[in-house]
Amino acid sequence: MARIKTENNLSRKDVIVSKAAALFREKGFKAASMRDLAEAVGVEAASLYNHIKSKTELLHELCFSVANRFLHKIDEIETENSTAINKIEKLLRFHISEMIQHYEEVYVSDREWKHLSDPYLSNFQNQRRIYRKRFAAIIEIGIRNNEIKKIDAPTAVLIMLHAISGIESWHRSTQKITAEELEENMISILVGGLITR
Amino acid sequence: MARIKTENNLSRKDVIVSKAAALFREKGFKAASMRDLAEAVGVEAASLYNHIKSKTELLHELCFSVANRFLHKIDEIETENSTAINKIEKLLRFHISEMIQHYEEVYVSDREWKHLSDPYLSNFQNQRRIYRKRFAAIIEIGIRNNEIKKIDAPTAVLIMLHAISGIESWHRSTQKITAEELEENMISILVGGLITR
DNA sequence: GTTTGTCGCTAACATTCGTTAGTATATTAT
DNA sequence: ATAATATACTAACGAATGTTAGCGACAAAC
Repeated sequence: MARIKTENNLSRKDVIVSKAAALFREKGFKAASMRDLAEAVGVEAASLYNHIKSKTELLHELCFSVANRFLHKIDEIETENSTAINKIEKLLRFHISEMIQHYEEVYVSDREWKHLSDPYLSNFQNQRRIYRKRFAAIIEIGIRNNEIKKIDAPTAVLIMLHAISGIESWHRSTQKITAEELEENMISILVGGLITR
Repeated sequence: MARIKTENNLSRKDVIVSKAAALFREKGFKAASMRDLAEAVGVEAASLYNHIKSKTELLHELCFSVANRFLHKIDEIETENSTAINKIEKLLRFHISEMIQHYEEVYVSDREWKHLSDPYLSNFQNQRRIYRKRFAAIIEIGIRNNEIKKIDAPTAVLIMLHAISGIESWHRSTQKITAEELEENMISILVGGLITR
């Protein structure tokens, strides 16, 4: 009888959620089966249900724990007293480091939320929409202050967020630059553009 | 008996492939069933197999037709006699307009290629890797010519390509700016950055 | 008008899926 | 040591999946 090994003070459920993140990232939520997950955990499929309610619950937990981290961060940044560019840079750096450190969860939250079911689905979509509006609002302040050039703020948000999700490719690549170099390069390009001046 | 309606000179298979693109985009490849597809086409599931070999074949066709369009374009651009920035801008504009006009296919090719099976899978991954290297090579020329600032070229490629895939959100949004405005905004931000000068 | 091939139908198949029931074993508390 | 709880197991379920076989209806070619 192969018990689930727990380290530190992680619960067995935590272990399952974490393995699920890796599996959902690799295969996609729909393609990853509970039997796959069980094998990764080292247990029979049915045994998982002593710790979780359903496959979808795993997705809930992943999506909302990620979403909450970003919401808290933007809360914090909004109240700061600094320039818009400064705030944006901070937000971007947070996104980048989250994507580097919690790759699997962030990636799954970003790409697999479609498979949530109501009421979680609408909830998640709402949070996402609101987050982007708040991000855009910061950009619009920057435009009014003449820190940022006159662009469509929602488009800028969309570019930034998706650009960062490209860190996926960095993770999978064999010849990686360091995480620090990656972060500096991304900020440099996203904030300053490609062109030499 | 409900025959598949064809317009212009599209084959019935073309109709199926096109509906499949829309469905795979909406639900994801794995979550979209052949019965779903049949309903969208207006026919019973089994009837689809008079026109196609398998569900996976649909994904092949979508992924490789998109990939080929991009490969042809970069062939064309590489031979041109112009600045690196100019070439990059042209490539980006092509990506943007492809994403706007052939949204469903491009999106599916971008997100669902994981579900290809060998030998198609390795083939696709190879093409993708080579394409990105060629894109990066153009950027590196720009850096050597001092048109482009000293950045990590593969990182720049990753940012550009993923940023463009964000057009997905534009498509789904209710209050859209025009396609032209979107294109100009994206080029302005990606090439020139956010900051006012 | 008859023939031929295209196309859609119903029925069914083998698998795989998420999940539950019931039972046995390991750990923890008394 | 005993009782109680947590956790894993085997077996099986109903539903959904991609796909095939076989038959009938239509369209096109003669």
